[in-house]
Amino acid sequence: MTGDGPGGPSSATTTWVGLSFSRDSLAGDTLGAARALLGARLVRDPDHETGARRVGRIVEVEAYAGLDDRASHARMGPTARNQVMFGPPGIAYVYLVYGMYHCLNVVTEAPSRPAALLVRAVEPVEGAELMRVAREVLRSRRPGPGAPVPRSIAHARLAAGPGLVAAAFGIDRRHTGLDLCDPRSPLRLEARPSGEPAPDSVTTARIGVAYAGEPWASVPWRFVVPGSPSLSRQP
DNA sequence: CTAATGATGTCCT
DNA sequence: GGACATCATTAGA
Repeated sequence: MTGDGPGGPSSATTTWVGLSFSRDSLAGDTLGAARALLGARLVRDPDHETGARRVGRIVEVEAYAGLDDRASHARMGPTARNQVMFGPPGIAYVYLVYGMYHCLNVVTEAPSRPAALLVRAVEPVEGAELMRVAREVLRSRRPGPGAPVPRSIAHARLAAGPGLVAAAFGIDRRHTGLDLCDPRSPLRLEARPSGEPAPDSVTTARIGVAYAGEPWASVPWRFVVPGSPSLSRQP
């Protein structure tokens, strides 16, 4: 609670401008929203009073848009799992994949069309030590026959993949439904700092969706910041 | 370096 | 029961 200056925070109007991420940039076309999301920040507040804030710069996303997208979880219509994809933009959709990893999505477009952006990689900006701790915990759950020296994870690789983003930021399905555009959410998006130029973007086919068949397996709906050391794979 | 494979829980058929 | 928007490790060139 305490820790504020001697003046005390009782005076109202605390103008803490948290550079909230505009919901409007997510409300329209998902491919446009993908470019807008590159360079934005993913922010996780400390769980307790102690502990660091975790911040990452988004450098890789994938679009899943429409009922006809055979790679999208929404392809079967609304279900208990994908429900929020059929809701308003800016909401978090987190699912469990392969039984052990979570994936964070940002819902896009109007509720009339199910769509979302999968956050596939971020560059650590703040709180890298906490990310590292979270990663090591996950790693220690794996059976290691003779893991002699668990080499430490390179800084840029702490959240270089969708499952790793969730692990590094402590994200799981309980975060589904959270408003990522609300500056008061403990997990949220923030706009790219003013003065930082918008990053370039390059598109490729999405990863891990061969099962969807053509054209869905090949549409260039993966967006990456070229040259980032934190990409899940090079373009 | 690339390729193959197991771990693991939930969702949907 | 099959498949899965993944990752770390092992085996092989």
